Amino acid sequence: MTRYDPQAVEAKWRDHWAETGIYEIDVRAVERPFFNLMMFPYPSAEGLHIGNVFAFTGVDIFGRFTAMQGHDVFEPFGYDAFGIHSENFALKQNTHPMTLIPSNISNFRGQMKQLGMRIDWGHEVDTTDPAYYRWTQWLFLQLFKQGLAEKRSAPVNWCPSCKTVLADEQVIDGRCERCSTEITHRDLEQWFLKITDYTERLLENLDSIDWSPIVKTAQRNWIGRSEGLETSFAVEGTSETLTFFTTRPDTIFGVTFMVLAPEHTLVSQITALEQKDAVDSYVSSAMAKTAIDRQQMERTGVFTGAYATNPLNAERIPIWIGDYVLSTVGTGAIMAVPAHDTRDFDFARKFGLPIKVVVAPPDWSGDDFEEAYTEQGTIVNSGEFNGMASDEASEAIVKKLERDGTGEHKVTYRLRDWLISRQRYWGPPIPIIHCPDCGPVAVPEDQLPVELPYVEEFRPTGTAESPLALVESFVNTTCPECGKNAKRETDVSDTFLDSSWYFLRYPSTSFDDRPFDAELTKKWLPVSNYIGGKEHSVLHLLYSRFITMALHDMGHLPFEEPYERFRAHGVLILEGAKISKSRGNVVNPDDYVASHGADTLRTYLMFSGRYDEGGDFSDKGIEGVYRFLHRAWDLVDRYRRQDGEPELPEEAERLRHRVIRKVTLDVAGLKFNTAIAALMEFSNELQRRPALHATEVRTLLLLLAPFAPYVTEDLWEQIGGEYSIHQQAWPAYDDELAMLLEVEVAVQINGKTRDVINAAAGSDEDVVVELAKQSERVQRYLGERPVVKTIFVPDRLVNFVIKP
RNA sequence: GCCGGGGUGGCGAAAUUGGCAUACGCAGCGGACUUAAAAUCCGCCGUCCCGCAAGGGACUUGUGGGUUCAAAUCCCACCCCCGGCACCA
Repeated sequence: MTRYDPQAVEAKWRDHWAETGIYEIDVRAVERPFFNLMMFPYPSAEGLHIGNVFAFTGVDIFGRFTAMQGHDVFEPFGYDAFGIHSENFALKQNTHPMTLIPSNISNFRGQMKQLGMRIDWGHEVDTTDPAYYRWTQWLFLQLFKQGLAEKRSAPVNWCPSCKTVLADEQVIDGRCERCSTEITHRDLEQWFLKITDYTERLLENLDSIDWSPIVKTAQRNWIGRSEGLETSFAVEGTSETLTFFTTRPDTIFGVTFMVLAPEHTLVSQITALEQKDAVDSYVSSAMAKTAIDRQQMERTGVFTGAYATNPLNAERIPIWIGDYVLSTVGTGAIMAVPAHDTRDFDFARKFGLPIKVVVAPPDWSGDDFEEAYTEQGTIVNSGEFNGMASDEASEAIVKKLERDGTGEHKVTYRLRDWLISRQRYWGPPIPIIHCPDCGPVAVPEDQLPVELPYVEEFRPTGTAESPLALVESFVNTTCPECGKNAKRETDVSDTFLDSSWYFLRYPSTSFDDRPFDAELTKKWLPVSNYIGGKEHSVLHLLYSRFITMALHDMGHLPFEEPYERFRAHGVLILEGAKISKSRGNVVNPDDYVASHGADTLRTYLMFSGRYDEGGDFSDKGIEGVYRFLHRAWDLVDRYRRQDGEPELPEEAERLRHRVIRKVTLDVAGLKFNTAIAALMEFSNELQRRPALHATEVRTLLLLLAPFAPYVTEDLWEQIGGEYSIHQQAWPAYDDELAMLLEVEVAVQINGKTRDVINAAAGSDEDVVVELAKQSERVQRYLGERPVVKTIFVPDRLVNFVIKP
């Protein structure tokens, strides 16, 4: 009798797999390419955490399953190692990122190998490698040349702690995503990528791509399409007009004032002399507030002394300033309809402005409102539009203004351009040279990469300039166009630019003269299967779609959506809290690999809950899975020592087909927990047998192989299987054989189960009813009472309905 | 506030999408093996009631109502948890 020793088994096969290269594929030669992608991680100093292992294991199981089904599965791995996260950690540790990152990477690589991932290590990607970021810079230049990258002054999110600007997506509830410091605003020159040129396509394609609905919904929300009217009111006594957008054109007769954002460009021009001081001081205090302060629901504002005219009813409309109107939304100005908008209602109440009802609620008595009525209704107090329904009136009002040439139907979006410049050290330098005569000029492509110099003092300066600005040898250069002295751009680009194209690089890592080879790209992309966390719904997943579309339009890619299929996995939490280094609640997977083995950890993580839901991690049940693998070992051990081989009875063969079907369908649908449960049941059943048939043992090992790759490889060898189990065909099943011959049928009286009888599968109603009526228990309940109705569900139940 | 996802034994969770609720596993209890323990194996294990027992009965999927022969599943109202969006005009 031998004993299962995970450490010995795993060490043995880890080496053997590496020697025989069974997970490496010839990206050129193979015939049934399947690109199985996992989200590359940021290689932190602490190593992989349990959440990473959970995520990657699911991808790996799916990859192994797909490979056994005959596909040439390419499963690469890489490191998203640039960015604020790495840099902040390096600062904290007082280590230079250039020394920290390589050791983190080798740690991650070692862990992934331990975990038994079928990674093709011949195609690693490291975003901090000049051989990689050279092409990130190339990508930036292509966008620049298309007019999709531009530097402009804009109010930006500023994190006073990280001392850098942040993209909108990196601001969570007015705080920095990384350090939770309250965000302030600054007006700075920044590089933007014009993702808004692609808004409509990013939104439209969502209808046709095979992605988890939850991610599609998040992207739709983020893009935030809204339809309405854009029009303008003339400012009295000037030649200026105030343009605004509204989704409720039907309420335009209810406008009783207008409100401008404090940053609105016309504020100083229209403010009346006597209000100037009040306006100035309001504006400067509003600008000084943090984002969170400005989100206070307390209504503040000040009258400008100016008036506009509502052209529809010639009413005189006072113009106010208030910080509840955001400069970045719409035009930064609104028509205020206090009767039908809660924000305007509060403002009007506070400053004693009139409230005029123009949309009557269904049972309106004509009284003043106690709160804003924001639903649709019947139009009143609106001249020729009275009596119409809201939607009808909206349409009519837009049409009228369009006829007059003073307004138009418009679609606006919440999505704004992607701010990619960072005033930090740890990123790829933006490859631009600023020439006093020629303006911003692209670094010629043959001079890429613009290498990130080693800088001892890489701490952020806080001056709105990157630490690179202090490195004279880096900054000073000559203009590639006119040869005059010029200065390099010193900002680096956002990490999300690095990750927006890494999947394109994987098949082509051997090329140093192009980012991705056309032929290989055609063969391997778009990505066949991408599995990752939902937390990237609106960041990475939206950016990489945009970059793919842009590259497609420039003729570099034959497709415009990067991922054929995307599935979101759940997030593991720990004792109700998100797992994070800052919380110190990191569970180290290495401990479990050491105590139980990678096979047990993998199988346990997949068994203990739904892959798409994640949940609270606890190791409470890990012993059960450990025992299960031991049982599988002992089962094979017993099989090897048994004398001869029994016949395989039909019932056993049918069971085998049922299990294959169950596991096949479950793994294909990423329902790993129920697949493992089915395998446990199967092995429990086999354990009851006096002797085992080779087919049964082989089936169990093959089905278990994606979950527990090491132990199944070893057992496969023990039973004389051809190396490697991971290169064998996935067992086939036959639907006919997978059917049960005999089924249990519930017999109910008035919907309550009173007995369960056995019947041949597929029996007709009269046969089953006859059997059911023979049951003593059933007869006891039926007695003399007549059956009013009989419900028959084939192979499931009979229900006799009787009068109570 | 809006949009998603969820609430099932002591615990992690299943349930072919309206058809035997609690599969699989953990923990617990009892037993076998052992000098003993570990490991392993076998049995029990939703709650309450009747019964010494075999057994029988009632109830049970966050709460309350409804539809149906039949509801964890569908509908209405409400409570709680998680995620996303949010002064978005």
